[in-house]
Amino acid sequence: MRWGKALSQSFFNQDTEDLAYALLGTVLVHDAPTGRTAGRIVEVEMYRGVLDRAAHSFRGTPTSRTQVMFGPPGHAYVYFIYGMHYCLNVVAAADGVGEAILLRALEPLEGIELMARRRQQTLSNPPRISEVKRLTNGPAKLAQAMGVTREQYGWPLFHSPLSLYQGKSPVPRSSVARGPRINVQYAQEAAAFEWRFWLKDNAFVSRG
DNA sequence: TGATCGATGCTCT
DNA sequence: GAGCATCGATCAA
Repeated sequence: MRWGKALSQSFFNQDTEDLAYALLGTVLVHDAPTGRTAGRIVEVEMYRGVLDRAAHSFRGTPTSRTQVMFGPPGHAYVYFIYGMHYCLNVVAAADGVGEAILLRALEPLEGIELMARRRQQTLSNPPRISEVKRLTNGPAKLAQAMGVTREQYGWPLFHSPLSLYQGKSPVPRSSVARGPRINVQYAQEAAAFEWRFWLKDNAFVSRG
């Protein structure tokens, strides 16, 4: 199955908030040895640099963990959290600027059985919507379902096997909702920034 | 349906 | 040594 044109490197070279909107509705595809999985992005959060206390790049200088976040846009920033989970970000902003967009939820499109296997879930036949949404309605869930781990750290998302496609039709801003990011209460003033974006009334978001 | 809590180990101070 | 861009189980209602 095809999900529109592959996004080119130049697609990622735009303002981080514009990129956050633009990523909604695009399709993440991973061609792994075990098979293809694909999902439409329905929820994201953006993390900016020195003005954003919630960002891993807040200190302004790269570390071994965050170096790819300070690199050129369009690459995968994968980090390990809470001792057991991976999360996948799309690096944003120009080379040298540490910004990124966290993928928080997908609508599974292809490889749903493989996603369920990776998530150690069983599906009814046919699968129920509640079973499908719980495969990818959270940042660590979607990383696990898509087979994303530390191995994909730094991967350019404009090349297979892990890449982004345009999707069927662009998402108008009128169908996007925004609000504060999840689980960044520690971030003082940045906790209130409305930097989470999701598709209104979409069943696959982590929180409506 | 929502609140609470434990698991688990890396990252940075 | 402290804290974390989470998840799933459990319990209350």
